[in-house]
Amino acid sequence: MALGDLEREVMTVLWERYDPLTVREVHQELARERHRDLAYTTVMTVLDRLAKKGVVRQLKEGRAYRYAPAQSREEMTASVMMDALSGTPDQDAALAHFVGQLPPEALRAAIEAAARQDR
Amino acid sequence: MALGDLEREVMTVLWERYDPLTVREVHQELARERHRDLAYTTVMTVLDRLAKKGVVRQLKEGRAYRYAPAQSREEMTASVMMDALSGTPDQDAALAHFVGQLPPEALRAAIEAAARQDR
DNA sequence: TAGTATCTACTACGAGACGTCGTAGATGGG
DNA sequence: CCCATCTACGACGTCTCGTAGTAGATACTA
Repeated sequence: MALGDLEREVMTVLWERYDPLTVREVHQELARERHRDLAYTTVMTVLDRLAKKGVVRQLKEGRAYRYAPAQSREEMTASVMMDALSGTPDQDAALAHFVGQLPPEALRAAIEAAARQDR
Repeated sequence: MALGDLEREVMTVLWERYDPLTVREVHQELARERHRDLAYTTVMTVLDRLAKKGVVRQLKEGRAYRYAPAQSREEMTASVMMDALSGTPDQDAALAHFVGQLPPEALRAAIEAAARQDR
């Protein structure tokens, strides 16, 4: 369920603006802030495909929809990492490799943050 | 640079057999051990594409090639996880999410293994 | 040496994903 | 009743991937 370039860009808009957006709003944001001059329907198609993939949710608002990410960007990133890890037989070794590449500081901070979360 | 299903299966063969293999050997392994009855040239095409992606290396041996993974399975998995992490703006939060989902035991073991590695 | 087997290189084709957009039909506001 | 706005659906080109065939080089063998 990988995302394409445009799909990722649309997700970025949704994540950054945080509030659920209409197609029109996404369309304008892409044009104004990102110099992506797309047809209105192009944005709609992308949003629609993202919804079919379960990556965004459609919130009905009168005649129209608002679109909201199904997960936060951090959650989605963590999921992708998890999937990669799960797909390998020797997960311990893979995790060790990963951890070894990480700046130790970052790792410590993450562990602490995760612990705080649990409480 | 994501791998398709067949590509992944071929990589699995290369990783499991460890030694660099010829097209013929991969072809036979797929047939015998995995019930994948493919044409010889299909296997060759896949190996060739993997080489073009830089995922395997071609070692010339007389008239033919032997194919070897460019990275261990664990390294590749770690790379994919790293790429996912790098692609997000708030990496600390993403890492915290990831770490939080992990069995604490697995994490401790990985940290230890990574530390051992460094020496 | 001529024929057969074996390799690689190149081409091809269908399916599915994705970027891109148009048309049609419903619906709400003036 | 008409215009603006939405969604639904279809379409088309490109790229990737699974799958495989043919051609040309090379090596082995009778």
